[in-house]
Amino acid sequence: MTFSGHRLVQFQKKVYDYYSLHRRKMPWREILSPYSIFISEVMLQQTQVERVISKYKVFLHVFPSFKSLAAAPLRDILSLWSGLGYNRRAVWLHRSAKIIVNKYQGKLPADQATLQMLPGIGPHTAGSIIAFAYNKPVVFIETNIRSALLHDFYKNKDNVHDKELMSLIEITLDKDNPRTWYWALMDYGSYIKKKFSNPSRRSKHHIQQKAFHGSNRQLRGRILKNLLQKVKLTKDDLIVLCDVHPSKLQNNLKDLQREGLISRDGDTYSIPQ
DNA sequence: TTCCGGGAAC
DNA sequence: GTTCCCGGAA
Repeated sequence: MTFSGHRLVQFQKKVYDYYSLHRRKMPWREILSPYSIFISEVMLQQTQVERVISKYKVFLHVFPSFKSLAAAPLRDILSLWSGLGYNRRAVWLHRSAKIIVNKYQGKLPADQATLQMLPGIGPHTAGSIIAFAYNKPVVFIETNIRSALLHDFYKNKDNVHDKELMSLIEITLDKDNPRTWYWALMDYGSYIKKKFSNPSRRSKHHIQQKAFHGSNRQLRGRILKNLLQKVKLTKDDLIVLCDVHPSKLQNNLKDLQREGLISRDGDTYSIPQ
């Protein structure tokens, strides 16, 4: 699909007009250090802004640098992560901090391809970090951007592929002010999602979440929560505390261990380091 | 009580 | 293609 230059310019104006009146204030828009941007973008993966804000503030206060984060016990990081969900991200974040300290002298690399080699950093997050921390005109997509473009350029289309949207992002990007442009575009997209039925449902990549109740995700969260409270627990303790069948618990303990979220010592489990 | 939303790794 | 969380809304 192609669009006229006029249409693209109109869209830019619309987005900037919206932003000048309704820009959202967020703590990670106040401190623009590579570290603080990095933390915020990882927290914002699969997690809504409202839920991230308070966690972000505490996290940055306790761990103000890659160095302090790299040196921290995983237990402390997971404690602050509690409530954000997808705890694997905290493990990957810890590993990334160690790599940045040991391999890059504590200085976050400023190019997208290198960032993507870090655990837990994929193309979207790498792009957003480069745009917001370094104000470089990279092309990236995330849910608010997707919603904005689907609403304005693909009104009655279903199954729109990100590839198509990426080229639109590239030609609408304000290359002189990428950071401000992406802030504006994301604020506009967030508004569109609230005002209309989420346009991202018409994305080819939209997926419907399976039930949480009774899921492994729920059980994993319970296991971690209990281990964070009690230092260490046996499998029998966990069967009672998590109210779960032994075989299901066993499978999840094995997975959590493989992913580095818990460790086993004889018949007791704990948070590593 | 169920539904909903959001990136990366495997 | 499938698996990771959590809490607010419906």
